Amino acid sequence: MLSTSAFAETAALIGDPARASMLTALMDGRALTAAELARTAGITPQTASGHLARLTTAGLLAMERQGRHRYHRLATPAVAQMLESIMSVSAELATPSRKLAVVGPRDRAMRLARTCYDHLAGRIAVAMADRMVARGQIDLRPDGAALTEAGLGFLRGLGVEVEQRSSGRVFCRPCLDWSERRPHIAGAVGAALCRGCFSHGWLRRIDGTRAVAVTPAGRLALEQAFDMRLDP
Amino acid sequence: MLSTSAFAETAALIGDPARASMLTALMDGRALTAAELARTAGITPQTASGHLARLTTAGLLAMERQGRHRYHRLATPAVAQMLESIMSVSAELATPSRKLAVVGPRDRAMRLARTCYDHLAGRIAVAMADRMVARGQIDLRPDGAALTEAGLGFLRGLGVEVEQRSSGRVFCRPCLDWSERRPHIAGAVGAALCRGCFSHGWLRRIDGTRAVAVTPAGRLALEQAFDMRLDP
DNA sequence: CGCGCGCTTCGGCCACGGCCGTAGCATCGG
DNA sequence: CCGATGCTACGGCCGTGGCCGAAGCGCGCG
Repeated sequence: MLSTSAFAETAALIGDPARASMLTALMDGRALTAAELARTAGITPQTASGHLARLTTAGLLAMERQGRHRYHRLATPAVAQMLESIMSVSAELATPSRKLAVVGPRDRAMRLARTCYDHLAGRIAVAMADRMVARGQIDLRPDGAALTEAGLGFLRGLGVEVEQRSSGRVFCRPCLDWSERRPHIAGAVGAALCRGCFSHGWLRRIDGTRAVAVTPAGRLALEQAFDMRLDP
Repeated sequence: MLSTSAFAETAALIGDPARASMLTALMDGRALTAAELARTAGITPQTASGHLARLTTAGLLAMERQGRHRYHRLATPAVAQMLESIMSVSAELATPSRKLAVVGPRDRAMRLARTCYDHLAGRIAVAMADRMVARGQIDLRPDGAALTEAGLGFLRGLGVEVEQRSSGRVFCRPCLDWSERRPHIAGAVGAALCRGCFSHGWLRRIDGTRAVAVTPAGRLALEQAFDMRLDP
């Protein structure tokens, strides 16, 4: 068989708890230092260093040196998508009882809004997608998605400029939300919408997690633009 | 963090070489017995039994008892898609030198034509997809796919009945071919096309692998239907 | 220029988990 | 009803790999 071993090695690399939490921390698309990653994984820097070296030589991570810091990030969007698919399956499999047991305040924020590599996820992202579907601004099916002309205009009106389709990357695709179990918007369109929300000050990141908070101004703007209510 | 541990556990489950080769063997969608899986993984039945039990309780596999045999299969298409995404990334990462080194006769057959869970993959599947795209029978982009009316008619002409969109499963989606690095047709449409090729006797499975062989009749029929040449 | 900080390398400890041999439990055939 | 077959449960062996402490670079800053 061709490359069964490479397949197992990749999965084993992800399967270690410490490495898994570092990869999870990088899912928001930012680049973090070894020390930051060590802290989130609950291990010492020297142990983290070894893990990061293995992940980098395996090609899952990329590293850029900047002064005496070394920033680690996911190597490609394909890696992020792979991690997302594993998360999706494992979330599906987790026993419901246990899932309810660990819902804390931080989890509440995560469920409401978070980043998923470079786009938005959580209740708010699914709600946005729903409204755009209802208005015929996007065609979002589990097996594919497409932005309509109306959708392009709507985003322009929000001050969100979507890069041209010609660029190499995937333009618009659905991404299964693991907390809502319904699709939200990913791809270049999802990334542009996410960037727009941050640059307008509608959303801001919460400390060192993937969760994001809705600012007061953001709440007004988003409720008006998407014609919806955000209560919690 | 919500369920980081479940995430790592799932990946670790896939990361063991023996379990990885068993999961790979099940990627063609068939259900196999513990003994067959043990043989392909190169371990004893009692060891395989333990692995299968863990995979089943984790929800990655499903088991059906039939007399004194127990058939194991992938639990859901989502699991297959997750495995496929890991394969795709790990194939990308494998060093090119090594990849060329292990190309044998069996690999040649695998590269030409194989099953990918429930649809076709390999050079032949990519060629089929290319022809259908060129004729406007399918719209196949990396981020989504759709069958046109012309495509539906073409498949009907081949005696391939595609189940209605209303059914719960994904209708038509692209799947990145790991040997060709280009998309082929997956989803309900891909599965129907694959079933049709088998039921017409155009393709048949090769021993215990995912590879499939083109029968003489199949070669004639496929070359005519898709207006292409199959030389090897 | 030399201290300090971030990161890596090395060596040794320890435990988790895969593997098999043996033995026990179901199901089918004679 | 007894033997054969497919599978599973238990116990012990052993190797792989994660972890940390201590020590060694490399870069920036004072």
